[in-house]
Amino acid sequence: MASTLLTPGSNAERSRLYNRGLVLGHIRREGEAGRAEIARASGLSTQAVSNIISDLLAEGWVVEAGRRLGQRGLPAVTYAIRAEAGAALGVEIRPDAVLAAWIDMSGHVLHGERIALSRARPEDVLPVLERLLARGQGAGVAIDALIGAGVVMPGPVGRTGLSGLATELPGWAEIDARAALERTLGLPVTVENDANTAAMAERVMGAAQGIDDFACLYFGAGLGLGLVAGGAVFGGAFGNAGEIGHIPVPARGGVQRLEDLASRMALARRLADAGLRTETVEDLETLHAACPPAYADWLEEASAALGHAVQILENLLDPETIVLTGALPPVILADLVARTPLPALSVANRPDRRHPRLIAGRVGRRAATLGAAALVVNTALSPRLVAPS
Amino acid sequence: MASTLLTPGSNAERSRLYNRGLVLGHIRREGEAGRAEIARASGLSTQAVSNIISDLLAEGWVVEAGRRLGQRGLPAVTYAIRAEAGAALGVEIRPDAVLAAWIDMSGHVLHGERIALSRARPEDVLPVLERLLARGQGAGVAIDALIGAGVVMPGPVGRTGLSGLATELPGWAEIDARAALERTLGLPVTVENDANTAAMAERVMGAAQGIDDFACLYFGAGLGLGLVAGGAVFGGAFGNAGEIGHIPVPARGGVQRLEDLASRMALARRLADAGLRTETVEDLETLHAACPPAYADWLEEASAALGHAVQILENLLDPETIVLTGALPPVILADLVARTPLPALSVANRPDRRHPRLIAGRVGRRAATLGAAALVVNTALSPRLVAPS
DNA sequence: GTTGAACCTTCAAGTGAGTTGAGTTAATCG
DNA sequence: CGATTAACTCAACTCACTTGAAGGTTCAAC
Repeated sequence: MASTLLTPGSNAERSRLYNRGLVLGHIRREGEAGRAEIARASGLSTQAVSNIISDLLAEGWVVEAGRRLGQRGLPAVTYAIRAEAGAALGVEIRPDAVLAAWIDMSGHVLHGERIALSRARPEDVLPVLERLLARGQGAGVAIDALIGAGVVMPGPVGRTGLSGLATELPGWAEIDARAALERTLGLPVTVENDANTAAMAERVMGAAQGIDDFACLYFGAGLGLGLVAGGAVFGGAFGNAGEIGHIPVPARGGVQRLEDLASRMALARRLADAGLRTETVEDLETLHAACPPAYADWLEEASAALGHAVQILENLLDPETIVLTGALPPVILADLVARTPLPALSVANRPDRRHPRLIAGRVGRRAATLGAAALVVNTALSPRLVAPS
Repeated sequence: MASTLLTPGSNAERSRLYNRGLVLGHIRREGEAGRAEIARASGLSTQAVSNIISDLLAEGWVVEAGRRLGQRGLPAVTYAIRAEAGAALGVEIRPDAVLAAWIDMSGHVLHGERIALSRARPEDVLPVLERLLARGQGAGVAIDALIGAGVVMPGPVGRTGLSGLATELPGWAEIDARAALERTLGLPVTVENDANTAAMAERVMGAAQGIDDFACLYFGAGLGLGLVAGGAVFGGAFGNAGEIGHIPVPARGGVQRLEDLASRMALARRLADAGLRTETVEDLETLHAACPPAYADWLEEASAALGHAVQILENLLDPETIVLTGALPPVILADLVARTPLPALSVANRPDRRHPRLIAGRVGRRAATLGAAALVVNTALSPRLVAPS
């Protein structure tokens, strides 16, 4: 479907774009790199890389970072991504609020905003976005530095822009969300689900830096799965991959949905059953320190369920690592990582691993919003032959 | 890892190669196509496509197929893949035998061979492959028409050629299998596992023709998963994706490995427990017609387990369809497809599907061997920017 | 039946990007 | 200090795609 609509044919111009992405991607991966080194890694001639670098320098995408001494021969001048070369906007649209974050090309957070909503219909949200843009500008984010925006919305979004699919936000299923957002923001927009953007956040500025193939379990309302393959988001055939919350796992002699066991809602329900009221993430954190029996039971049950999920993910996808991230306090994520049993029966159980099989995310609670921005940065600094759809 | 070793940089030569693949891929997908049509689909200029086609014609890769009348204007000359343009060899190395199949570029089977082995160490197998090549030639497959070979081996093969990993075939873990096979066969070799090649067989000449994103459940000794994403095999980070047999599924109040429920061995064991001896696939087929209680029980249990697998695959990967294939009689595959409950709680449960959610494969028992050859054809007729590793 | 619009295809000139090979500069090693 | 090694640059070259004009062929409208 997608391939017939795009124009994947290669010509000089697209080759150039692709090679630019290759150069930028290499520099980002390595932190800094010299021309000759990039040429060797990419298979391009040094001359070609040299030309590209001088363009990137002139356009302000990279800066001289230093010289590589210690070897024989003329010391290589190394280059690094210029953090201020551009900025990306991440927007998360929830039923009750719009969150926004601005980051620079190196993944540093420039600014954050939150505007409460009473309704989240398109006609309510779009004007709010304009206000957000203005606020960002007020906080010092140059509007012409913005190279794009990532938008997180709940519900199956689909890559096709087809309307008619059920969405949890009212009114959005009937319109072409991406086009409307692009018009309002005046920026190229990518729409993704929370788990996928969270994965990108971990890749660009969190625990999965430099990892090209991994899976990300995201604690939002339920439990989502973000898949990164070859350094890019993997969306499946229709862009709806990653609904891991729905899969059946064995529990207490029966079968339950994974997200009925391992999710913030599951925890909150467990605690409520025990008469413990938790409203905010802070409540969950405070209670974790005390660790009443209901909490301990949930940790037990959730980590057992996560163990099943890990076994499934590893055997199906063979990722380099699995990251636990999302709207749970870091202590709890770390606790879950520690408790989750790593199945012996797994292709991931090999001696020569570069990363632990399961790790805790590092971007914190705003993973989805930050990831929406990270998605844009990741795309800008990666080679791609076809335009994003 | 892989990306730093390959040379993904784009230049005129690689652009050409990529665009050739694009043209060939379009023609294969459509059956036949005209120059202008391909130009529109690929975003290339008609002139560029014209040049590529005339090269392909001169080299014998495509032939004139007809003219598209009925529209206004000069009728387009259409071209089709020339089946005899090349041939691919598929080899399956088992502990007790080597199977081989030759196919042409349109996926027609040219010839098949089977040579029994007493041992399957490299020094036993490699000479047998030379004999196979000779036999193929004797049966009319021109040796210089061969464009490559795909090889299926049991056990985690890994894409890296790293030795030291456990293999089910003795002696193969210690050597660089691909290099040894390339030396012996004198052909570019791709090594894959059975489930992935079976998926390719279904894509090139079976039930998944024209489908770019799907999953394939393969009944071999156990149960394997072949993943096709964007028209190519998806191997995961380390090339070992697809070990679905190991995942836990709920069954009879407990947890069991999927392949202890849904696999040929599971069926054979069930029947053996009931005093029914089954040695060959034919036995299984005969017995299916009679359908004794043990058989019915297994069908029940296996399809329930497959239902779980379907739910997991759909929610995790959102494929266009799932194909059931492998070394079970077609009747049984069809029966399993019919019995397997399709979970309502799935992102795949959408109204606008182009394909059924679960379908039976069509390449039959030799799926893995044929798929090894199909892998080569698929690669030759698809655009790719980086060389296969 | 004639005219014209629509469409495919080719020719020839032009452009952009990567490659090649020689030459320059600057560290390190002996 | 000179030889060696390595990064980098200059200029000429090549390759593949694009552009624009021209030539053909079919269908449809008048």
